[in-house]
Amino acid sequence: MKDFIKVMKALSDPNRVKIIKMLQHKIMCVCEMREALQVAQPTVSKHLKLLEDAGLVDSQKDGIWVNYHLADGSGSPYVSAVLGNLRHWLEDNSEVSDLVERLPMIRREDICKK
Amino acid sequence: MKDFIKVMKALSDPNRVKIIKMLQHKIMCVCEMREALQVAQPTVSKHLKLLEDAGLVDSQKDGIWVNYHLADGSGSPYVSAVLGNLRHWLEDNSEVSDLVERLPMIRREDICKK
DNA sequence: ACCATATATTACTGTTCAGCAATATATCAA
DNA sequence: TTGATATATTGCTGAACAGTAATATATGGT
Repeated sequence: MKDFIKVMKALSDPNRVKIIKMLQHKIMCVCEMREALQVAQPTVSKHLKLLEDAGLVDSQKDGIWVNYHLADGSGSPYVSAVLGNLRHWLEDNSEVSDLVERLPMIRREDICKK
Repeated sequence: MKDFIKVMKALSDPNRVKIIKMLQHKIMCVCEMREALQVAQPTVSKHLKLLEDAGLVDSQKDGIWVNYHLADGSGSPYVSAVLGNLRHWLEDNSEVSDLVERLPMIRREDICKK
């Protein structure tokens, strides 16, 4: 029950759902998501912690950066089902599609290292 | 997006999930759920309002009682998918199975009308 | 070693929410 | 109409949570 609730809670916030939808298109670091979502960096880190605790995303350190990607969901039926559904869900949502369209412009080489 | 968040939020509480699981077995009134969940009546009513707003349950007045049942989900892909999955999800959860086993003993004729 | 940068953590604030008691509304029976 | 019962609504309290600024940690370059 707790695992299920954790997944539902993780998906109960628009910015976290947007993170999932962005990660469907590319692996991203925190500062790229910060730029995409236009929120403070700690806010992004907190969301990512929650998503990772729920098993929805995984992270991988790469030097200075931490690359986040969608989890494979093999550990949880809830995660795999929901991530599967979210492949098509919200594709026609304007907030999401606007975000996804801007994704190619958001590259860590341009945003960070200023 | 809003509709999706609403459904996820509705499923982010253990008592609301339990209500869904109970309604898979029988149509229930508020006082039956109150007895099953062991919480105050206004608490149940609030949960049900949330679930109904999310499109997960429907209600039907029957004299003094209000009968709640699972929605058919035809209005929302999120609702239909989640209600479908919840048919098998959490079946082996002890909190849920204990509750479901007690369901036949919880009849409005015995509980209410005192 | 020192500095710059990316991320995580902490401490705080305002908002949301689960719970309850009290009250209001609605229905049925006498 | 009066009373009893079922449900909904309101007002409250404490906990959880999204957001931020400030700080801590970690890594790479000079």
